Amino acid sequence: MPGELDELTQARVRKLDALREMGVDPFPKKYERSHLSGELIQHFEEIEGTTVRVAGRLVGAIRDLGGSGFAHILDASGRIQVLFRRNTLGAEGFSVYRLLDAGDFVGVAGKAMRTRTGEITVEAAELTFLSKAIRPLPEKWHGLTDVEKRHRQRYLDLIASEDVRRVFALRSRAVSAIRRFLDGRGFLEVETPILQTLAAGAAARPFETFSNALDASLYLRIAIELHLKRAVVGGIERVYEIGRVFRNEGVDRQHNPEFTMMELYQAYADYEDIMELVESLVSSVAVELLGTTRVQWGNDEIDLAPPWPRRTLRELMIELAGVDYAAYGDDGALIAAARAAGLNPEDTWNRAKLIDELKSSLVDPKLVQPCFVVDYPAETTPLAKRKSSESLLVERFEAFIGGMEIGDAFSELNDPIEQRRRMEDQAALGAEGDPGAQALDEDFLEALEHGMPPTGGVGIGIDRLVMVLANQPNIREVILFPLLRPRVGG
RNA sequence: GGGCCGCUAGCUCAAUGGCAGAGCAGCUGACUCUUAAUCAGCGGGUUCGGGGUUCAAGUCCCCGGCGGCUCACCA
Repeated sequence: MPGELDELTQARVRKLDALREMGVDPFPKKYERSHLSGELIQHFEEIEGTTVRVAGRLVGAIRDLGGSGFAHILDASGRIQVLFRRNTLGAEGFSVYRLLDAGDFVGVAGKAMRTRTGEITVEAAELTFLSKAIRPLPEKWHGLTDVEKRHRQRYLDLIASEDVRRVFALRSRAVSAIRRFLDGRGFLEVETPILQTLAAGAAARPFETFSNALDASLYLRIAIELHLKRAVVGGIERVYEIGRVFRNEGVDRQHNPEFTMMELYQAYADYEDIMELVESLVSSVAVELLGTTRVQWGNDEIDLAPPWPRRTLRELMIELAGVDYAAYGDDGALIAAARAAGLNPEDTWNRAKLIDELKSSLVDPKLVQPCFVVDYPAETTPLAKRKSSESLLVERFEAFIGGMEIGDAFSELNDPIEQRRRMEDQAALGAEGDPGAQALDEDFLEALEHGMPPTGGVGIGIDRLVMVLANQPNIREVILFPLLRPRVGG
């Protein structure tokens, strides 16, 4: 609230002034601490009775008892109780204590002890004021429950909720573990352009922007794929990137317009090798972070231990959707079958769209345990290699966990002639108005024409993987600052 | 985009169409082992915005905003 300060803020600003009048700098530059609260608690037996220095934000209530008071401070490792006593602190220090509010940062030096109830506590012999919060913190025992506020002001959510702090720590450690896993297998991490003159490599609507210097329209990338394959053409045989991709599409529990993708490409490998890599990656990350491959997902327990079952798309469609798409030669018959299966297909939907719709509404949600869905019709996947020269199927798999697509992978198409033909087919569909058609990337085709080794590749949705590891069914709970509608009026 | 629900004090929530309230937080005072501290007292409101009905609207009606859930769309 710029301008007018509400009553609570005014009260805190008055305390700020009072500190300055006492000659206390309310915003000093640094504080040397000896322990994090977690270290102190973990090694308390050795530390007990010695003087320690801790620092953090005052959270929860300050239990003021007149000549003494208890409070908790929160630091990066957790909470610890501090005790302020007039006798120990002295009159001057105690008058600083009297100006504390929940939310302020303090440094406390004093003896590590246990209270009568056994709680590990630092009894302050010295109190250093470190920073003033002039706005109040979220209410202390309901915590922060307004979902919008939790997302818009995630810092409050982090202060108020240990669970939320744990989720984002888990996410960070998951990304590190993935990097270690891939580095250990000889992969090189690279960075490729996010601003592109053409958004290719997937079927999605891009965000558009503009370069003043180049006087050209640019797009934010919708996939990393085609640049990483250029790197493979250049001889980087094992390459990956972990980065943001942007899709100008719907927002729901499983979709945020910007999300984090890990894509990797491995020369001389096919999609079978990539399956082994993915199940090994995911299960070993789970073991490293959680100590187990078994994770809770809502009411289900998921076991990430390899091997994951390989099921063909066609058999799953027959089993779970009741539709054998291979039995319907023309699109009209398939539309009728989709309608019979309970969908509302439009007449304009082509075969790829129909299969995708059937799969995503009738098959995907049922794939709770890890599963590789393999062998897709070629028309759904323009960048994948055919199973054999005359096959209608391509070597592609999608990895599913918790009913969500976690990864998408192929034996990469490296025949430049066929790749051009398949991209031209897509371009034709695009010209007919199919918004799901992929763009023809002439520059990429030129790279392929210089020769790419046989290569397997995969893209893994990091956000969704973290959702599974953290048992969070909403993608916004694993993104620190998810995209929200802009606030009106500031 | 559709449906349902919600928006009241800093926070969490009340209020048959009839004086807008409680707990916590805040302020004043008491209290040197509390942890939802306790006890006594005090202040705090554009009831999301706009319009309408009514003697009277937080409450009913209309329009709008934002959010949640859900369906649809979308890799």
